[in-house]
Amino acid sequence: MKDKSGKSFVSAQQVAELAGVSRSAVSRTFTEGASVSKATRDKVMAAADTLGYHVNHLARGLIQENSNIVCLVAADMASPYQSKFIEILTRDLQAANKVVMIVNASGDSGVNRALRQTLYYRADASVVLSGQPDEALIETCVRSGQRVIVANRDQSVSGTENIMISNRASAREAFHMLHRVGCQTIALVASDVGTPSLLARETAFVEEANAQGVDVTVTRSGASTYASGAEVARRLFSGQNHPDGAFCITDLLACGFMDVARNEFGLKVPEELCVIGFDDIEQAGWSSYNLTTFRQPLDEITQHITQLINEPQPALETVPPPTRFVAHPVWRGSVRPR
Amino acid sequence: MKDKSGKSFVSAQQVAELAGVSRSAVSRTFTEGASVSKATRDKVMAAADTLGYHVNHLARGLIQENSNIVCLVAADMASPYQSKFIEILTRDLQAANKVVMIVNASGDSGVNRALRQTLYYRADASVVLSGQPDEALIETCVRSGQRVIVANRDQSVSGTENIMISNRASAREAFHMLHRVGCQTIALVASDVGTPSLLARETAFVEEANAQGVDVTVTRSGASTYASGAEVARRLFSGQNHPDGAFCITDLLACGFMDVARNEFGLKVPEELCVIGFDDIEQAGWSSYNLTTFRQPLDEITQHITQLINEPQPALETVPPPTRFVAHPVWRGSVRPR
DNA sequence: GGCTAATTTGCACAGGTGTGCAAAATTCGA
DNA sequence: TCGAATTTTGCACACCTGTGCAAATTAGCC
Repeated sequence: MKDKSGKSFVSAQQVAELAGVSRSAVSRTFTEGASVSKATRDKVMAAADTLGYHVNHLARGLIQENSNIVCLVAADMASPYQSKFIEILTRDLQAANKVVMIVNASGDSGVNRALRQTLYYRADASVVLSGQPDEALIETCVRSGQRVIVANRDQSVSGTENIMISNRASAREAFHMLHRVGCQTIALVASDVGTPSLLARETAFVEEANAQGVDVTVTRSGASTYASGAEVARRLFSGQNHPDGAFCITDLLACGFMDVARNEFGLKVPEELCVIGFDDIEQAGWSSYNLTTFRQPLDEITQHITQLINEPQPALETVPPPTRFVAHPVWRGSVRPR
Repeated sequence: MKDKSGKSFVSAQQVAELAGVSRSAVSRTFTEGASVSKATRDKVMAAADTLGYHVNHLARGLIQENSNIVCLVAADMASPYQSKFIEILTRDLQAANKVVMIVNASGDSGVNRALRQTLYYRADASVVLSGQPDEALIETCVRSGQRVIVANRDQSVSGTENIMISNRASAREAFHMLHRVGCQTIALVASDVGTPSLLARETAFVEEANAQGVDVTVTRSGASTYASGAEVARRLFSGQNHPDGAFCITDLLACGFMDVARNEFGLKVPEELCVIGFDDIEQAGWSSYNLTTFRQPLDEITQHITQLINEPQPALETVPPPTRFVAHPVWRGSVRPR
């Protein structure tokens, strides 16, 4: 434990000297598939243990073509949906021997600088979980030779690989679920962040309703948060024609919406009001909400991303078709049975 | 845009050639405080823009003593409390020009290997948010010259810097809050993950109760989750003496506990049952819960951590006293007024 | 043992950067 | 215009690793 010498880390050279071999031997010992005799490997390992040596991945990443770093760009990291996504994805990537750098894209000014870090550290790939970053920013990454994988954006940028969810189809299904059980006045609770995937849910729901000759009032009040859903409910139930069915484009909105409808306006769910959400966050399963919603197959998605990263990047020029996943409905108690 | 040449990044050498200067000039242009004339700086910047050049932080980290990488070790990343913590901390660190590597410490087998990555990439510091990793593992990091900052562990490992919360004092206060409003049968809802900080809340509450001559039944059923709190409630209210006051060592437990008490046993909160939680997660403020709880001053804590990382590391031998933060009560509606 | 084939080892270079040092260029003052 | 003082520049080295290549060692076989 020669910790005294400043605070510097121990290098392969020092291990080589202690073990009485060349530095190459040390390097080969820690390189998979390299040719080392058992005798020297043992000597090296012993010396490395004594000194507490670890391969410096910064230097290794300098040589090899892949750094094993994956950059994760996410906004709203504290929301139940995003945090679950991050949790599973980091676990999968770790299992695949990748290291995850995280970029919090929430701060308005910081996104730009933060996303550039991606490039600075020569990450193998960047996974964008947020709908927020500008197209221009993503293009910067692509142009600099970065591999970019975009989840849930419903809008391809040239040179990226895309993963999408059946926002439109599921939203149409949501309408029919409400329509079928006899809801007369149907509301759509949306948000005014212009994320393409949220917009897709919104427009598809309205289009399908109109196609069936049903009118839908669209209300929004800020971001996709609990408070925003609550505010929308207050506005709707204070007004003239109260809805008896609502599709909230996000579970968080649905929770706020339901709480106000029940606790402030005394409505019974699902008898007087049916509510459908989207995402299937943990709280949707809590017995206070018991929310019928659409589950995003997060496990499949994260595994697909991990697999994508493990494969070599496809040719840059071609725009590969997005991989699509289906969000299936999860029936709980916030929609009355037929 | 000479993207064609394979997918390799552009180096300072290429910029130098295009700008007609030496590579040193390029390096100095991107190094703060280095001596470059305006004329060459402009030439370099122009060339860099044309080629899309970025300093390679891997190589820079190889030279300089600090890599600007901070490693974040967290378990249970999807829980409201942890995800909030991570969200704020990453934002603060980003603002301080650090890059965050995240290690998901939840997978049983992966922790060890994942935590070692910390060393491999020569992170400036590791921040441990989870109570889970072995003391031995943390010691490995310290011994390898890693700087380790531990939050919420209530148990110092030599060579680490510690941040603690007033678990004991707040738990004692929780008892008095229940006792003062006349709760007769008081329950403690705990978990059986042996995190030191959770244990501190538990024991301090029981000790204070006993000191006041009050008996407390301690119940636990797995981890600190919603489901676990629900299960405890089912067990308690199916049994003989029903509690009329409960301290849940975590808000998540409290949510599950309240939901079952109200929705399955028809109890009224706070008239028939007072509940106190801990952490002040977002859901505690939702109107279905309206939970009286203790707020951890996350902003102060993360700012303190960031500041710590910006300062030079204190001498290794001394064990600096932990920094303590106070979790103050947040009065909401789950405890009846006096 | 002797010869060939196979394995292991060390050397030297590459990867992209920061920086001390001395040479070159510029500025300043008279 | 000339010399001194200051700034800028380029060279070369350092950081720590992986790897091709040739030399050296070992194994295999008769």
